[in-house]
This record gives sequence, structure tokens and C-alpha cells, in this order.
Amino acid sequence: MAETTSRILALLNLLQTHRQWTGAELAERLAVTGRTLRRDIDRLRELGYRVEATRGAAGGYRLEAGAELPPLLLTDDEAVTMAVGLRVAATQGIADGEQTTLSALAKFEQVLPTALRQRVNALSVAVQSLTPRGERISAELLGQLALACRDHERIRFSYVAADGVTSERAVEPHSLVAAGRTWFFVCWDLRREDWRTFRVDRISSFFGTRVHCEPRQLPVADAAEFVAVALASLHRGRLNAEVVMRMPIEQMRTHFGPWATGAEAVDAEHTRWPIGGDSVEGMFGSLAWIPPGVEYELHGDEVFLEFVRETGKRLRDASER
Amino acid sequence: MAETTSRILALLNLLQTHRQWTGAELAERLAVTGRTLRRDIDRLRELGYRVEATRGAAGGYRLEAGAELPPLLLTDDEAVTMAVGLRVAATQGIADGEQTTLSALAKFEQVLPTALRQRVNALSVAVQSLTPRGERISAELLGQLALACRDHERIRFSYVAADGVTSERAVEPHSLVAAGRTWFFVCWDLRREDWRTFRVDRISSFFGTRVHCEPRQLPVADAAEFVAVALASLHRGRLNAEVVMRMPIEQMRTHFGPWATGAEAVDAEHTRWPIGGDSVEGMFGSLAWIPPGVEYELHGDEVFLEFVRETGKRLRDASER
DNA sequence: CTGAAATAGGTCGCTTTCTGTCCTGAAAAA
DNA sequence: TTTTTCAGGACAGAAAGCGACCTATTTCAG
Repeated sequence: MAETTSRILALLNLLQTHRQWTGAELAERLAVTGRTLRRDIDRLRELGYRVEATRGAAGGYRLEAGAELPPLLLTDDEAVTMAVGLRVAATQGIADGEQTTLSALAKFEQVLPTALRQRVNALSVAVQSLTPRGERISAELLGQLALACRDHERIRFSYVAADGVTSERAVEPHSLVAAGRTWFFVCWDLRREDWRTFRVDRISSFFGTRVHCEPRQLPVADAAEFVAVALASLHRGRLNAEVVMRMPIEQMRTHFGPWATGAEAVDAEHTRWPIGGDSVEGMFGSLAWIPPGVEYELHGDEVFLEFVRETGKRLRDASER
Repeated sequence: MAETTSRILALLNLLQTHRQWTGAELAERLAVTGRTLRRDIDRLRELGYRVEATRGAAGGYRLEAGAELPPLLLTDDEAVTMAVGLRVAATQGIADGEQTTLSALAKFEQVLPTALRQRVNALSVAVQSLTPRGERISAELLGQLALACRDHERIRFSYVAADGVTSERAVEPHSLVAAGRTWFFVCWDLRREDWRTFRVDRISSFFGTRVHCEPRQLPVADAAEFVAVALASLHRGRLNAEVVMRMPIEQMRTHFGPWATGAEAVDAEHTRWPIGGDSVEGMFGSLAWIPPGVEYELHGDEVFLEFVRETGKRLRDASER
């Protein structure tokens, strides 16, 4: 069977690298007779994978999209690409299910050979420079935290609090919570002997002790408090502003596409567009996309308005020289 | 039946979902005796996967990152997340190897069940709204083209040429080439009986005939021409500009991080920073990130400078009301 | 219409592998 | 020291795998 199992895996691999194979080709590659190959194909079908066959000349076997996903056999290069993509997905905060992203990330994190891991790290940095600016959080760290949560492994790390004070922490991980693009790490602090919430982007010097710990029950009463603290921390630095532009909402939606989220009509001619965000710079950038000729007004925090006035002035000066 | 093969796969699956398992637990899950389980573990090891064991109390089996990546057994949710991440990676143009991205994409595209595919499509749209603005290209289309290239499958599609004329094409795919964030599709046009290059973002109504075609040899002499055409088309709309700011390059690198790519020192006090891009709006946004108090000058295409002047003026007006 | 190429699958006998049930050993933690 | 856990040899019966036949069926090309 040692032979058979690896051969089945190899067959699955072959079927994944080309759409169409004749039985003879496959049999030769696997070094078995055609009869055995047909039996192997049957085995795959019994395992639930849709291997379809076309008879006659120019026929062959094909692995079709079935009800279940077959085990993915990736080459090193492909694995690197997927890992990078996954990290981008995680750090950009895919809306669907953050828990899912994490479990996928943990799965990868567990088995990714170190040689590949280094390539992934190198690439992730390069890719992040393509994404919108903002706090950069380490996807590798996120992956390791996710793995620690999944496996209930005790960990240690350094944390820079909001007031700038650095402290060393030894904790039992509980879960990761995403709020927008910011991740929060909920865990039991062993020294303080209490539940704590940390911002992932302020965690560093991650160290995984290999010590397993019993999962603790998060007190339900306190869970609400955690969320509150986390959100407060998130909204503290958050800025609010909105644009009222002379443009019917339909037209505005067409022009801005997915970025029109939150826009609403003021009247038939005007649209209100919220552009709140974490950074004045990013919010400023949004304004550039209002098409030429469209009149608009700006309302919002004075901090932001002041920034716009000042930056607008500097830009005009710089471009007129 | 093929009990053992499926059991080995199941075992690999279990080892991927939790870090630590005791032999007894695994044996129970797989409905075999401990002895058989140990044999299964041995089989996995023979297949090249690093299953490590710790003896004694609180011991167990762990799947470690080895030299090779084991077949990834993903749940539906995880698969969706990965596919989305992969599409993001492909459309954002990962620098490493576009061919790799494509082969991974094709691998996924082939076996992704339709139910999951719909979820992936829905999510991809949502995710792309988070990415920098610009032409949005369909990652699903890219995946299907990649699959067609890999399998030498004849396809049909509609194409909108640069002059706005739409035509129907029947082609034999050859390859996909990435230039920056734009993808080009190289193929043999069956009606014109010649090689053609298409911009992927102008292709629509993709239709895969199931007809297999013999791979054609791309004439080397003409290959240069393709690249030229592709690059010309890419650079036609591309804008150039640069900022010279009063800031030492070291400090600038610290402040801008990965976005400082391409920056170079003019002298000890000044740094030149290229901000060329596809859209004046995006380039404008970059300027907001120059820290307050830093003097700078702007050089570049008149189109861009005019945009900056105009937009700067509008912004000041809007914020002063 | 015919032949070639391709999948589909039944049967038979030999060989190999697998499995459970015994063991005993060794290592690690409480 | 005791308990828990992995490690692995030996054996016998059961099961599966494999190749070597064989025939049937479908499809396309000529």
C-alpha cells in the first residue's frame, strides 16, 4: 500500500497540472499497467473526486470541479504565491470571515518549510507597498498568533502600550478579533492574572514556548468590555469628514463604483459622501477622485480641514514653480 | 475498499487541523487500533512528511514544517479565502513570478466547485474596493485564460480595441504576460491567421470551447514586436512626475517605508522621489504623505501639474467655506 | 462504413500488504 | 516511582493489489 497511496497522490497531482490526460500517458508516468490505472481512477472517484473521462479518439481523463475540493498539491513556487496572497487577504481585512482567514493562515503557517517562509516574508513586504498606506501589520506575526490560538500554546511577546511604555508579556492566547483593518488579540495575561486585549500592530518579539495550556473560558460579562475597549482604541484616532458634491447619487455611484459606499442623496442634485478614515493623508487622497468641474463642499473635523487647507496651499505653491 | 489510502488522507487532514494529537485520539477518529495508527504515521514519514512525536505524558504527534509541503486539505471556507487572496495577488501583480501565480490560479480554477466559485466572485469584488483605484480587471477571467493557456484549449471572446471597435475573436491561447499591473494575452488568432496580443482588461464574453489544440511555436522574430506593442500600450497612458523634497534620504526612507521605492539622494539635504503612475488622482494622493513643514518641488508632465494646481485650488476653496 | 484509438470493466491466480493481537522497550513528566 | 505515551518486533489470517488476459463501447478520421 505504501506504493498505492503515494501513487494515488501522484495521480491527483498529475490531474491537477494538466486538464487532459490519456490513460496510456498516465499509466506510463506512474509505471503501472493501464488496468491498474483504471483501478486508481476508480479509487479517486470513490474518494469523491470527479474524474471525468471522454471515450474515443482524442479522449482522456479530466479532473472536474466536483462537490468537494481535492487535496491541493502545490509546487514550492505556487505555495509561496498562495501564502503571499493569503497574507494580503488577512492584513487587508477580508470581510467574509476573519476566523476562516486565520484558520487558513494557521494551516499554512504550520507546514510551510522555512526556506519558503523566508521567500514569503520577503515578498509580503514588496506586496504591501502596493496596498493603501496605513499601519502596516506583520502578516507573519498574525499567522503565528493564529496558530498559537488554534493550538492553545503559551506565548511571550513585547507590547508597546498606547502611552509608549514597553512591557514583556506571557500569555495564554484566546482569539483574534478584526475590527476594520485592525486586529486585536484577546488572551489571558499570566502575570496580571486577568484577561487582556492587545493591538496586533503593537506586538513584537513574538516567542512561542512549546507549552500547551488548557483553553480558558472567556467570561461572557467581560467579553463585551473587551470589545468596547478595542473599539474605543480604534475610534480614538479616527477622523470624520464628509463631502457634499453637486452630482446626482446615481451618477456618483457609477463614477466611484465600490468606493461610493455610504453615499446618500441630499437632494436630486447633491450627494453626501462620508470619507472618514484613520489618516488625514488617506482621506485627502480620496478627494482627488472627484471629477473636474463638480462643485463640492467639505465638512468635518477641524484637524482635517486644517490639513486640507495647508496641503492644498503647499501643493499649489509646489506646482506653480 | 481503498480503506488505507483514504485513511492516510484523513490522517493528514487531522494533523493539519490541530498541532498536537495523542495516538489514542487519532486512532479513535480513524477507527483503527493504535498499532495501525503507528504504521500510518510511519507511512506518512516515508512519504516525506515530518511527523514528530513527543513521548511521555502530554506527548503526542505533530506535523512539522518539513522540506516538502504536504497536500493541503482545505475546508470550503478556507478555500474561498485562499482563492480570493490568490486573485488579489494576481491582479495586484506580484513581482515574483507571474507564471507561478497563474499556475496556482489555474490549479484552483480547475477544481473549485461552482458553489464556492460564486462566493469567491462575490468576495473578490468586495476586496478590490479596498485596493488602490485604477482599472479593475476580472480575476476570474484571468484564471480562465490561464487555465486555457495551460491546457491549450481553443477559446472565443469579445474584444474592445483601443479605438473602441468591438470584435469577436476565436483564438488558440499561448501565454499571459504581465507588465506592471496590466496583463496581456498572447494568442494565435484563427480568423486573422496570425499572432495577436490582447489587453486582458478589454476582453469580455469569454467562452471556452472544449476543443484541444496543438501548441504552436511563437516565432522568435515576432516576439519582440509583441512586447513592443504591449509596452507601448502600457506606457501610452502612463504619467511621469517626481518630487524633490528637503529631507535627507535616510529620514525619507524611515518615514515612507516601502513606499520610498526608487527614491535617491540629490544632495545631503534633498531627496528625489519618483511618483509616476497610471492616474493623476493616485499620484496626487501620494503627495499628501509628505510630512508637514517639509519644503518640496514638483516636476513632471504638464497634465499632472495642471491637475495638481486645479485640484489644490478646489480643495482650498472647499475647506475655507 | 470501416478501422483506429480511447475508455470500461470482468475474471483469474499469484503476490503483497494490511490489520489486530499479542508482546517488550524506552522516554518523559508528575 | 508510577503513569502516560510513543516505538516497534512477531505472527497469522484476511484483504487488497496487480498484471495478464479478455470483450464491449464510444468517438473520430478517413
